[in-house]
Amino acid sequence: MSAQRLHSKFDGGNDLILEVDNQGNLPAEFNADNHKVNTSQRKRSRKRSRGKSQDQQQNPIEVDKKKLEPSEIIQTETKEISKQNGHLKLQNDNNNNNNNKITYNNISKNLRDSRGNSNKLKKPKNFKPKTVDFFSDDEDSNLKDTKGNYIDLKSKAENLLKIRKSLPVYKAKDEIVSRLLKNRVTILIGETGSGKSTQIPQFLLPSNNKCIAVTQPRRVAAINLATRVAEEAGSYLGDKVGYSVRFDNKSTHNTKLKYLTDGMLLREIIIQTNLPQYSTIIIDEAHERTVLTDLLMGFLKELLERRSDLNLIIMSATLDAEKFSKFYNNAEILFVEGKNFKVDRYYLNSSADDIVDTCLKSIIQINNGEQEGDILVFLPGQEEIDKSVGLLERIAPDLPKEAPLIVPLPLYASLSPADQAKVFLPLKARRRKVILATNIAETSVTVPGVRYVIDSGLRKVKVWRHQLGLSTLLTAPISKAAAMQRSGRAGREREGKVFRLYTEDDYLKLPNQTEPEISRSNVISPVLMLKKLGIDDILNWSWLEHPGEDSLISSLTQLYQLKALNDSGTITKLGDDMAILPLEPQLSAILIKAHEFGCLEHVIDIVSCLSVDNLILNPQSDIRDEVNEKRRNLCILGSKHGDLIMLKELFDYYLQFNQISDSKSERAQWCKELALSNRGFKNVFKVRNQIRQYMVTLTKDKHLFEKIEQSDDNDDDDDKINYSKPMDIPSILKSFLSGFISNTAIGMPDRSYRTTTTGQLISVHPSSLIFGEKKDAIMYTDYVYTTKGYARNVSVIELSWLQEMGSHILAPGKVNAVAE
DNA sequence: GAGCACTGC
Repeated sequence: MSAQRLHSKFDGGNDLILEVDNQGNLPAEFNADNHKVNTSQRKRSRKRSRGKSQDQQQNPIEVDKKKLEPSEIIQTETKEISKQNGHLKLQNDNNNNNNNKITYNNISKNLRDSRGNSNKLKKPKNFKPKTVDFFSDDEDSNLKDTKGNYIDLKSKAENLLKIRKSLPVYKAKDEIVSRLLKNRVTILIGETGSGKSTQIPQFLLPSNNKCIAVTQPRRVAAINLATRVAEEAGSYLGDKVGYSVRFDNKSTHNTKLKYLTDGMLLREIIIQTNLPQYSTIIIDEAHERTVLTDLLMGFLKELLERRSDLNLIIMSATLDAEKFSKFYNNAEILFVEGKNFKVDRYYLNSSADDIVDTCLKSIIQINNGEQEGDILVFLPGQEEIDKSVGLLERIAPDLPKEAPLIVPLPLYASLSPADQAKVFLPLKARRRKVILATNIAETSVTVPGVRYVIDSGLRKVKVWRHQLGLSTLLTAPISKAAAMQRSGRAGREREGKVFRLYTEDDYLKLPNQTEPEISRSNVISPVLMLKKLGIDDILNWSWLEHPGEDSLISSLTQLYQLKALNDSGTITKLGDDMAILPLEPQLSAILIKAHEFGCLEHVIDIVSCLSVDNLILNPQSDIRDEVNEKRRNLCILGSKHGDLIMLKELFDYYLQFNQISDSKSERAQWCKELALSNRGFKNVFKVRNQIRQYMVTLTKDKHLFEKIEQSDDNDDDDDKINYSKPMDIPSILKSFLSGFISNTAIGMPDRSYRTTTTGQLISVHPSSLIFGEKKDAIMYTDYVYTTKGYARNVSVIELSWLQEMGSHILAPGKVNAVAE
């Protein structure tokens, strides 16, 4: 039998449900039974069958629906689906043979507390909930806005007050406020649903004479919170309550409560170090420990010493309060209960050796045995999700009709917005959504209707190796806190269940908290910012989490090589300018050099493309060659000079569509054919406009560009191609060398490449336009290690440019020595 | 001869 068994590695495990062919597909005949197979599937199926014996060509499985009796499938255990006489059969397995099934231990009886069984924080003494009438406190002119619709806003706010009063945090309003006012720094632990992010800032409004800032790690969160709180407070959005995120500012000097991203507050620190406009700063979601939140906490610790009138509140959802408290000289910790429903937890009896297989079984088991309610599945990445979705789509029509029909939906960031939105659409009766998501569903996207969570216990994590100057993407176990967060997604609307695809022992071995991002990231940007703010002793700065000496020294070295720091480690004029630009230091350095070389307008376009994620998409493998060929044919210059120039050509083509009216659908079609993101290009325009404005400021040259487009959100961009000069490709690429001088490699006689810095072997990634061509030297923007070291986004350079641009780094003669 | 989680200015 040539067909292999369904197993994510397709290596023939023992615990199998369905058989698949060598490609990992279920046989076409499986779907043909439901008239759902399409011609291409049939063709592929025939193609694969060639060369096999008559016996082998027989359908390895046929679904015999008569065998799928309800009595067999409603049990909670997944049935072993075995092959007998070429038929698929679900076996009812009520005995204790655990070899081929998943068994969960319900430990919820012992661990019903949704806060977890360890590290449980005690509530402070004297913590007695109280109810306070909101308007008795706040009934003053604060509620009036400039536009005069006082009554409408007020009645809306009054209606919302009923809901607000049901929030746990509201019941303790007086107690909380008095403590927050008494302390300079307070750590406030509030579970999801406590209402801390919306209510606490409002409680503090009457007692603050200046503005209150509330930071969020994500833009959508800042916007949504501000919108909600503006309604509750009876304010127009952007008046008393507003927000500020990149490309979107709805706040004025009158704003008393401002929600902003933590990146935005860091920008404000660069402009005005002491943040004089704020009297209270609230850092929300501190437990996420993003690089920017961590940096903020360090800055604010120092700022508190200079600003005696400043109050700071650190809000966190999990119980890592001790760390924050110690950092701020044993600041008081307050605890506010959440409003989550109970979530029963189930674990595997033995570890899963194949996560996709175990996951599919669990989905089928829940679908067969549990009441209505959608299923949210956490998987590490796109690969596992796409595989699972594909298999579920094929299996779903043939599952027992007594259970709801499974509707699998993928959810990850690189999906188009339209595809992402599908998870929110309601389904017909007798259907069950199965959302297969990455970490995006842990915090960024909340899907309603979820009652069951399946947690693979895995995530993808990007790790920066400063010794090698490259980053790798690894699949790694999550932390207990993350497991808790994931399971909480099942209890947002009513009681739910979480099925953890690992054992309880495995769970207990997990780290309590997720490792802070800063300890595994390239800290070149943070270090430049510290230097910009005049902090000389980087190693002994008030790091909430010290990134490590090696990592800091590596960053200082990179900045020195970019000429942002001089020999004594002091920031240069160039470094000063680089810190102001909203870009990675390398890209900032490139822009400044491009201005010097007179090719700024073109380089800005390329840099804008580089700073937008998911602009150039990875085509599906079956059309990959076709798409590459199209790109190559379209981008004549890119084929010769490499991928940076390709970006510029693509951008210019995209720009042309904007000059033709009614070309939107054409443009979308063009993007589709070349596997480019239409939405991504719109973001490129926003970034491009912003960078142009920054460059005008930095160069103090108002006429730097003939026309700077005002950023607006409508789709009718009327950008024109009106560059002052034609492209000078050597100048453009030399500008890029000023930022990526360390990312260069020399072509060897045997067609391989070796890096100029360490002499390591490096391969051009096959997605590059210059893949397979022999060149003297290359420059790349990314270096990723997967199956081997790959240079991605590769450009062709000349050896002489290396000497010209890199003489301060590359030792004289070194380049030639490597080349020989 | 190929896989990339999530954010931010």
